[in-house]
Amino acid sequence: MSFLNTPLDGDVPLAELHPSIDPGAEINASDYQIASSQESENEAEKESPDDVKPPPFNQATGEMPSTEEFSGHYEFSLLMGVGSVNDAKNVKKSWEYSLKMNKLYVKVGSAVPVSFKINNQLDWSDLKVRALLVYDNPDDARTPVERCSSHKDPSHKSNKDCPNVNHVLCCQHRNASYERDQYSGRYSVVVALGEPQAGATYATILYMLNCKSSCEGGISRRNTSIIFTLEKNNKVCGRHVVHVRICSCPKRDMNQEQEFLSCSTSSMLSRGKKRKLDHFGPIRIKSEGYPLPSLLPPLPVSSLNSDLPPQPRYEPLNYMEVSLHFFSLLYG
Amino acid sequence: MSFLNTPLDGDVPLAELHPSIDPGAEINASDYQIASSQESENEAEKESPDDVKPPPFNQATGEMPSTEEFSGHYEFSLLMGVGSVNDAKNVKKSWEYSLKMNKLYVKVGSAVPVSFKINNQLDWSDLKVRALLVYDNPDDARTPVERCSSHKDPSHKSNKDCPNVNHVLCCQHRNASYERDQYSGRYSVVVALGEPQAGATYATILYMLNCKSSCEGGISRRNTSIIFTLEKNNKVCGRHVVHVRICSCPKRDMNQEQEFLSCSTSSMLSRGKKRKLDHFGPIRIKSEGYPLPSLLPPLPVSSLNSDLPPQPRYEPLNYMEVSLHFFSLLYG
DNA sequence: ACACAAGTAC
DNA sequence: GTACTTGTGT
Ligand SMILES: [Zn+2]
Ligand SMILES: [Zn+2]
Repeated sequence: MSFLNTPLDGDVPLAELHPSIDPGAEINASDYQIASSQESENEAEKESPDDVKPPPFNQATGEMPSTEEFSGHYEFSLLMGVGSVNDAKNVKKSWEYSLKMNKLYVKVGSAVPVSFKINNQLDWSDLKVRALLVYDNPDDARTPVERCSSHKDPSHKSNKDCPNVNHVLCCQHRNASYERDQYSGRYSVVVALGEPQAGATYATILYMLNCKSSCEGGISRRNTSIIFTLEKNNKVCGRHVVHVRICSCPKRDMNQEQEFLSCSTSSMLSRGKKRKLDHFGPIRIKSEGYPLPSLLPPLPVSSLNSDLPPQPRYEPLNYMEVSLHFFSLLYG
Repeated sequence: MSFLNTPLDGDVPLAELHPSIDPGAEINASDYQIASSQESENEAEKESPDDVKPPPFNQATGEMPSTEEFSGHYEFSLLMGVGSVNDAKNVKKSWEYSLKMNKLYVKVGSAVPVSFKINNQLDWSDLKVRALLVYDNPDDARTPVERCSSHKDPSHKSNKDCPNVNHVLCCQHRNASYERDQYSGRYSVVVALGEPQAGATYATILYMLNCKSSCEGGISRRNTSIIFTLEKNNKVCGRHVVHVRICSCPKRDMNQEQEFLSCSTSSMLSRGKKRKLDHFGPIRIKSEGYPLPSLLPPLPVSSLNSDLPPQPRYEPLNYMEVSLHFFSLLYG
C-alpha cells in the first residue's frame, strides 16, 4: 500500500497507529444515525416553497464526472488500507487492495480505511473529501450507480436505522453528509477532513460498499471505481480514483485478476478469440471495443490513437484488453 | 409425461391438440390486466368498515398445507406439459419435466401448460384449481413463498401492468383469481376449471413462475413444490404436488439431478462424507437431517421410522439423501 | 481455503 | 451447448 501519487513506494505498515479502528467490524448502525444528511427524507418533495435556493451545482457529481487524477495545489493524495487491523495476521481480511491494479476488492458492508494527505494548508477544516462511485465502462459512465432493490429494501439488515438506503458507497463518520445530485441523480458522500489526529499527517476515513458488484438490478457485474475529490468551497481541487470490486471472495478474485494480468500481458492481447475475463477482471461487461478506461493513472489521450502499434486486429479489443494494453505500456 | 395418478404410463404426445398454445412465449402482460383479483390493491387496508365478512378460511392455504396427494371422488389428476409447442423439435424449450423425479424445471416467467382431468362430474363449472407454491424443507414449510425484492420492484419488466407483484406463481388465465390468505400470508392463484375444450377431456392452464429458485431475499435456493388442490365450495377434494425448480438452465439442471439420482442410488447413500448435491437437486439447503420430504408420492409415515434398514450411520442423512432413499424404496 | 452451484456470455 | 464467473456451504 502506498500513497497513490507516489505509487511505487514500498508498503507502509501503519496499522499500529490506529489501534482502535477495526475495519472488519460489522457496520455500526448507530454511527449512521448521528450522521447529518443533506438529503431530504422524501426525495420526491424537492420543490418545497421555502426551499427556493437553487441547489449548488458541483462538477464532481455531474453527468459524466472526470476520472482524471490530479493532486493539485494541496498535493492531495490517498492511501488505501492504512491504520487497519487488516494488517494483523490473525484478523480475517474483509478486503484486499492491489496496488498494481489500483483496485480494491472488498466484501459488502466491510469498512475500508482510506487515508487522505494534504500539504500546503495549515487549516484542513474547510477541505472536504467527496466519494462517488461510478461505472468504468463508457457505456454506463453516465448512469448513476444505484443500490439494487434487495439491498434497498428497508427490511434488509444493512438498512437498520440507516437513512442512506440509496447509497452504495457509505462512510462511517459521524459528520458524513450524504448527497444526491438532483441534476445527475448521483449519490455521493462528503466528509470534512478535519485535522489529522495527534502525530498523524493524514486523516483516515472508513468507507463501506453496501451492494455487491454482482447485485442484480444494481451494479449487475459492471466494473466500478470510486472517485475521491478534494473540495474547497464546492470547487474541486484534487482528484484520485480507485477501482473497486465488491464481492464475496476479495482475495480469490484479486488473485484471479492478477494472475490473468500477468499471464496475459502482451501475449494474449494481440490475438482475437477473446475468451476468459473480458474486462479488467472476471466481471463480464456487455459492451466491448471501448476506448481507454478512465481509471488507469492519467494518460495523454493522444496515446490512445497514436501510440498503438498498428498490428492487424481481427476483432475490436474489449474493455479488459484495452486496459491491459495501456497498463503494459505504463508498467510493463 | 403422464397423468400423475398413473405415473408410469408412457409419454402422451398431445401437442397437436392445442396448436394455439405457445408456452414458450413471453408473458403477455395484457392477460394479467383482465384477471380479476380478490386481493385489495393495498394489502394494508384489510379491515375496512364495510368489509366485515370474515374472510373464508381455507385449509389449502393454511400455515402448513398438506402435501399428501389424493385424487378423491372426482379422480382429480394432472398432466405436465401437455398441449405444448414445447414438444416440437424446433422450439427452444423453456421448461423440462422429469416424470421420474416429478419435478418441473422452468425458466423464470415461462408459461408451462398443466392439464387437469376430472371424472364423475358432468358440470365442471363449480370446480376450481388452486395452485400454491411451498417450501419443501420442513424448516421452511410454514414460511409463505414470497417474491424477492428485485422482482417485486414495480419497475421490473415482469411487473409491467401486473397487479400480482407479490405472487411468484402466476397463471395466464383471464379468470385467474389471485388470493392472499391473511392468516398464513400465503399467496395462491385460483382458476375455475370451466369445461374442457371441444373434444378434449382435460382443461389446460398455463402457469408461470416469476422468481428464480436462487432469488436472493426470496426463495434463496430453497426447494419448492407447487400444490394443486381441486376445490369445490372452498373445500379441498383432490390434491397433487409437483416439485419445481425455477432456474436459468432447466435442461442442464435436470440432467444434473437425474445423473446424481442414478449414479448415487444406494451407493453413495449409506456413506457419510456428504458432498455434492446436498438435497434433492443441486440447490443447497441450510438445514439437514430432515424427515421425509413431503413431495414424493404419498408414503405410509410408518415407513419413515420402521422400514429403514438399520445400517450404521456416521452422520445424519440430509434432505437429499432421505429423498433419494425413499425414492429408491418406491421405484428402485 | 476448497469445492460446488447456478447465472451469464458467447 | 460450452465455458466461465461468482456466490455459498463446509
Ligand atoms: Zn445490492
Ligand atoms: Zn426474484
